Parts: sequence; structure tokens; C-alpha cells
Amino acid sequence: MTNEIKRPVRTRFAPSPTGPLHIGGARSALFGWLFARHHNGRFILRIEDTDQSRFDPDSLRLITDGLRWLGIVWDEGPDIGGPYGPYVQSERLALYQEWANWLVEHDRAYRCYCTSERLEQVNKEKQARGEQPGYDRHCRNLSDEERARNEAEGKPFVIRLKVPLEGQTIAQDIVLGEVKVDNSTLQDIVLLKSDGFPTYHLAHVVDDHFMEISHVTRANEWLPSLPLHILLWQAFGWEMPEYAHLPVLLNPNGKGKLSKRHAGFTEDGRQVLVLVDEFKRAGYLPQAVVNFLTNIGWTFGDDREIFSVEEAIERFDLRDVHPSNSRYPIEKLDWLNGEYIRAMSPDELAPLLRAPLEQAGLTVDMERLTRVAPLVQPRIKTLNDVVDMAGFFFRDQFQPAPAENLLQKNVNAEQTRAALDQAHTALSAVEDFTHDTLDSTLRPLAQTLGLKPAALFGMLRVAITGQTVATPLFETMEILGKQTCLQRIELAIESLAKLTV
RNA sequence: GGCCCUAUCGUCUAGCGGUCUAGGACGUCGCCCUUUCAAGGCGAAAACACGGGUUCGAGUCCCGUUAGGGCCA
Repeated sequence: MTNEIKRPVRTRFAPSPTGPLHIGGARSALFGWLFARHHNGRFILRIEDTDQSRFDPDSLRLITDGLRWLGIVWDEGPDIGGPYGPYVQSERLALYQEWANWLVEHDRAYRCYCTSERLEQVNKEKQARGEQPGYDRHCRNLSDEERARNEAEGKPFVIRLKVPLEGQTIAQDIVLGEVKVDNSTLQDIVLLKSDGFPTYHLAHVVDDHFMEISHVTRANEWLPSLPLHILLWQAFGWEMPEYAHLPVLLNPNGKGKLSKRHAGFTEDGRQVLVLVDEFKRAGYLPQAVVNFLTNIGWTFGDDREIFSVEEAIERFDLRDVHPSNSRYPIEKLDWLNGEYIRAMSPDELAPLLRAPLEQAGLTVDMERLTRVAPLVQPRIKTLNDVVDMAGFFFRDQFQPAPAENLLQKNVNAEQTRAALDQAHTALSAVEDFTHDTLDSTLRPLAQTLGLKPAALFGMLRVAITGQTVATPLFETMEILGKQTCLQRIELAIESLAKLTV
């Protein structure tokens, strides 16, 4: 493991444009980005679109939107260009073909004319003999005449790597340390397909060479092909980047790698979010999501879990990344997001609450929202929670709760009606409709009525907000105003009349 | 099936041979505060997968087993 950085740090995130940005992909991108930023290096976005069958035209925008939302900004990429472009693999086909041919010319690779039927047949026979399946290297040993004949017939071919038949390939991984494998277990992998498109293996090595990537950060599902890639670097004779195979996220409940869909539900029945866009729509803050992701597989130190990206960049090192995969600890995000919400000033928070409220069909008065913000601040975990907690402040039409909800513990309908009646009278006389005055009016009233303060406040809360759980009563009443409060109490009294009949 | 990787509280993790009667965080539970709900404060339960080595000494090193993950087919 190297302790020094030998060349300018350049890392890359190389997603396939097959769909929206996944939280696992985002974390891989994040780690590469943090590393690059720590070393004042460059971070590159490259699109690996050589699998045409899974191509999704919306994907590029979805990926870039997701990264941008998280604040993971790239220095070179398909949208902004850069000195090592193009940054889309399908625009680099000539390069892959050129270098695949170079390998053939230098006897490090060969043309294979075998049909898929023959490959299948070989596998069948091998399995029948109890051998491991795999290509039998038939075309590796073709005579010049056979080769010439195949060429003359114009047979389609792929280009395969000539893997050494003996010995070991040893790799150094920044996260995992030494990884060893016997060459005899390796396949003569295809580098260039018959349609002229490269496989991942070829494209990876060629691109990372010409883009001067210094550190390859990728998910550890690529680890098995690492020896092949090392062999490829050696075949080209190019300087190898350092590799860091990052742990992946596992499903929180079920087994296996975190899937795009069907990640299941948390214990409290909420769906587990996996797409970056879903986090945005669910009312999570990007800073919280980044902080959350950074804490999986890496530790800030000092027993601290909450820190800014800038602080993370200062300390981040791939060598400190934990090698094992983790279950996706999604429960922690709610807590962290709540922490971020509480750490803001109410004035910062208020504008962020606007969108969720409007999306819920409410009309937002910013002046009122600014007064409501500090009330909801300690009570919400996501921005969207504001709708349930304080949506009643912004509804055009008041939605009263069922009369039953007015009834407090050990207080019957008749008593409730009497209490609300008295409260109405008392409040009507209040000139200064503010928290302190309301408190000094209603608290003594509770005693007069022989009710616990909690009981009186509880029925008033339901009457005035229409909810059993809401923002604190006196502050709420102050914002709603005297007229509104009195009207709603009257409404509640009326609804109780039906109950007592 | 073959190959590769991994293994500390329920979960995310600290720990890089003695300071570990194993630390932090989320979650859970209890108490306090309290007009609901939160937030906040205090506290509790909770882990070194197992078996062999190496060593004066192992959570920490080595081997195996088991389990989990991945890749190939």
C-alpha cells in the first residue's frame, strides 16, 4: 500500500446510463469525489454506455441532477467537456478498436471466431466431464492457415485477452490490501465484441489510461475482474492506477445488494428509499444525505457523526474505508436530517418549507410561514413533515376534527362543551392575543373548571387546529389570531351539541 | 459448482498485541422536563461468530469452520 500520492489525483465516477441515480452509486461517487477534493485533484464524470440494450435516454440527466443536488460536482464530464474527452464511451469506439488491435499485433490478444453455439457446446461438454465451464481457448492456438481461412470467409470475431496460463496475479487494493489469484482460474476474456463495441474491461483500462485516472474507485463487485485488469495494464505496458474497491450497501431487511426497487419497508412500515431523487422528494436535505452516506464505511473520528462536507474532505482518506459491506442504515437518516433542520436558523428553514406545503395543495403566506417555522423546527424530521404538523395554518378551508377527538381523558361531552364555552367567553375578553396573556388567561380557567391544564389545552388544540398533535397551543393561537380561534371554538361547541343529544 | 472478498452491540461503527471490566451513534427501554407531539437532559439493556494455533499476553496476527456478500457459469 502506497503512502504517497505519486501523480496528480484524478478520480472518476463512471455510471452506466441505465436509469436514475441510485443511492449506492451516489455513495461510490461521493467517496471518489471526497478523495479527489482532499488531494486538490480532479473528479471526472464518464458515461459508460457500451451496453446499448440497457440504455435509457433520460438517465444522463437523472444522474447529473442527482449528483448536483448532493453537491458532488465534477470537473470534466459529458456536459462540460474537458481536455480528455469525449466523456461518453460510445463516442470513443475507434480508440478501443485501435488498442484492441494493438494487443493483437503484439501477441497479447487474439481474434476468436468461435460461434456462440460452439461456446455453448464446449460448456456442455466441460460440465459433463465435471469441469468448470469456460472458453477452451480454441482460437488462441489456431494455425496460420486456419486463421487465414477464417479471415477469408469473413467470419465475425471477438478479440480476447491472452491470459498467462500459469503463475499468480497479485494486486494491491487501497481498501482491501493484497488480493491474490491463480492465473489458471482466469478466462481469456473478451475485450472487443464482434459489433466493434468494447467490453467493460477494455473500456475501463483504455479510458482510465487516457484520462490519466490516478485512483480507480469502484464498487467491490468488480473485485473478481481486478486480476484481469492488471493483466491488461501489463499487456499495454501502461502505468497502473491505484485501485480502491469500495464496500457496497446491502438491503436493510432482506438479503443481498441494495436493489433499485423493492428495497422493502422499515419496521414502522415506511418504504425504504433508494433513488437519490426520492430523497429529495421526501424532504431530506442534501447535506444530511451526504453526511449520512459518509458515515457508512468511513468514520470522521473523534466520535463525531455530524460534520460538514468541508470537514469530511479535510480528513477523508480511502485507506480508512472499512472493507466490509454494510446493511443500509436508513433509520439514521431521519435523525440526521432532524439534526440538520434544527441546526438551521428559522429564517433559513422557512423558505425550504414552502415547496412541500405548496405541493400538498396549500396556499403559503411567507410571513405566516416565517412565524410557523420555529414552531415546527424541533418537531419535524423531513421537510415534508411540515404538512402534517402545520398544514392547518395554510388551509383555505378549516377542516374540523371529529367531535369525539375533543373529548379528553375523564372529561365527558357535557363538561367539554361547558369548558369550551367558558374558554370562549374568557378569550373574547382578551385584548392582547399573545402567548403570555393566553397562558395567564387559560391556566387559571382550567383550575376554575376543575380540569387539568392538559385537558383544557387539549380540547382547545383539537378545536382550533383540528388535530390532536400540532404545534404548541398558545403560539399557534397567536399566529391564527383571535377571530379565527373564537370561530373554531364555536364550531367545536356546535359539533359537541350533536354528540350530547 | 468454481473463484474472490468480508466478519465487534438489533443497525452504522471505534479499536490497527497489553491503556478493552470493548468506546461512540441510531434505534429500543426507563426517568426528568412538559399544554399534545417533538426537541432537550439523565440513565439502562445490548457485541468481539465458532474452533484451533502464534505469543508472557489476542477483538487485534495465522489456519480452519460457519455465516454473509460478490463475480463467473
